[in-house]
Amino acid sequence: MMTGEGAQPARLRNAPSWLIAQLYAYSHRVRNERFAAAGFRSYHYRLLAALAEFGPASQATLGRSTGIDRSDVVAALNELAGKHLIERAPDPADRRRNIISITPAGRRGLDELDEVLAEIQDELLAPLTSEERDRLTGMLVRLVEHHVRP
Amino acid sequence: MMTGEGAQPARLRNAPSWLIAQLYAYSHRVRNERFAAAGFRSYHYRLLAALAEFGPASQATLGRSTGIDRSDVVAALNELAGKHLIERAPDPADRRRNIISITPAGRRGLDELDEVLAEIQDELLAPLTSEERDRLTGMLVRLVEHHVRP
DNA sequence: CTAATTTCAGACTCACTGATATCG
DNA sequence: CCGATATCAGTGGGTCTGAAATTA
Repeated sequence: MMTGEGAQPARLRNAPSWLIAQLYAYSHRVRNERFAAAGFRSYHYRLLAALAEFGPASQATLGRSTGIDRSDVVAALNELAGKHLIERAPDPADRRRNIISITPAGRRGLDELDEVLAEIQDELLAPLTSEERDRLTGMLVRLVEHHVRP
Repeated sequence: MMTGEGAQPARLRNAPSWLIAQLYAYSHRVRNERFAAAGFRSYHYRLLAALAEFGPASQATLGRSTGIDRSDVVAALNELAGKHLIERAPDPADRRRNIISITPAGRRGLDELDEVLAEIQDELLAPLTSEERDRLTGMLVRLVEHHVRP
């Protein structure tokens, strides 16, 4: 990620893709800072959220559902297991698999990160009125639906 | 950059910071693809644009004004010089410095990349009406001014 | 002597690939 | 034999740090 602190070319300063890049850099940095202050990385959030939403799963399934590479799933789950936020248990029906479950402590950690994220949304949209926030979110949803999952 | 093809947690799917991250990933990927098809990387655009906008400059100045690391300025300028899009000349007044200038061929390359970027903006905002585009851009500008250069 | 510039070499993080062992 | 899983080791792009050489 490049921060782009320098003056940008005038030709770009009002281009939506550049504005979006600036806002992404800002929110990405803030999120990583707040997560790190709570002792987490974004991989941890994505894994805990997938476990809370879809229930216990194998590591391969977690990798697919979160888009995290299989090698990185191993490392992130090792870290979460070290803090007892998830549990690994061998699948009795298929001994290749580990069944990963979120623990009560893991749910508390996830709740904490959800609050962090909610704060970040509020801060991000602070300059806008409530009505504007809805309009902005609506337009962003339409763009994402058009381009990312068409 | 993570592609995030997997299903994201439901708690995030309407969060503006997540929508912005999705749109950033899309526009970043498209821009890199189109730039690569034209034989460029984004560093090249930023350097050429800074030279066109602010005139000849030293490499250190270019690094500061574009936010590109000093080591990477060297490599990117080497590539541009190899295509005769910029010229290095020693500064007679300060022999530590190289004075970098954009060549006519460099301006043509920059114009080509500006057209690529204009197409990307149009495609990005295609689902919105002209009025909506203005409203969206206006809100994004306000958010950037609030958070990025307050 | 101190400071700035250019350049190179290497570190570090993140995402990914390959290989191995296990198991269905 | 084939396919899926978990794990480890290593690669490559992008960014940054350190240091050398030059010159003000």
